[in-house]
Amino acid sequence: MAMTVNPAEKFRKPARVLKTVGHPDRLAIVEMLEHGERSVNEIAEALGAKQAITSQHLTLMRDKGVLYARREGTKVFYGIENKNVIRLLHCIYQSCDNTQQN
Amino acid sequence: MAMTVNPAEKFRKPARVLKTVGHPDRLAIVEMLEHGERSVNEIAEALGAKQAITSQHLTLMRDKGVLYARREGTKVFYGIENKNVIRLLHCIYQSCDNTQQN
DNA sequence: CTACTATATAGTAATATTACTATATCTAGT
DNA sequence: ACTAGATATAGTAATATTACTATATAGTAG
Repeated sequence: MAMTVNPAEKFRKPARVLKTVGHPDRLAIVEMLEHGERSVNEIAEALGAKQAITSQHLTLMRDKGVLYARREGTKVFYGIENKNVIRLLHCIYQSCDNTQQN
Repeated sequence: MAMTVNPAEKFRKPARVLKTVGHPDRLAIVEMLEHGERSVNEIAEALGAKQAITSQHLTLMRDKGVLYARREGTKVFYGIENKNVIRLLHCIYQSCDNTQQN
């Protein structure tokens, strides 16, 4: 197997995941889904955001492998596909609690 | 003290940190500095990147509170200010190792 | 002051992200 | 087929990010 990997290659995927959740709404969504699935409308309402934007965020995170989607009748429920982002979430909270910069 | 906090407010700072390190070069820099300071030139060389871009990344991360800078003569050494991003780094590595999506 | 090394910044073009409106698609029920 | 509810997508304008070149600034040595 070809092990000739560009050094930068190593950081591409991790960076993409970080960037994906590096948005206030998307971070809020991840936290919201930490303990279970929610429908698009539920998420949008909890977020206080418009349906279209919410759907865009969800689609993006699904494309990046952070979330999964499951259709149930007319509703679509989203959940966390990459469970490790939850650990990430807690890391970043500590990371921020311990600092005073904004 | 005013505890009337916009729900979205909670996610602004964490999201900003994630976004800040959500770039391959910047992630590489964080890893590089995990075990000690480096000068701008050292970092640029190790990265295989141009000096100007490297400096821009470093300045950005310093502004966001991720790194600190320390001048020593003509050189400037950068180090990790927010030690928690190291934990973040390891979280995200596991996060990626355990998934197959790109 | 001059020259040199190291770093930072200005200016800029290409591209990406964001937030929005309007509209399309999908599903279930009548 | 028609309607309504739920979700997705197209199109778009404003803004942000990225990567680049050229130049400026800071520090040191002579």
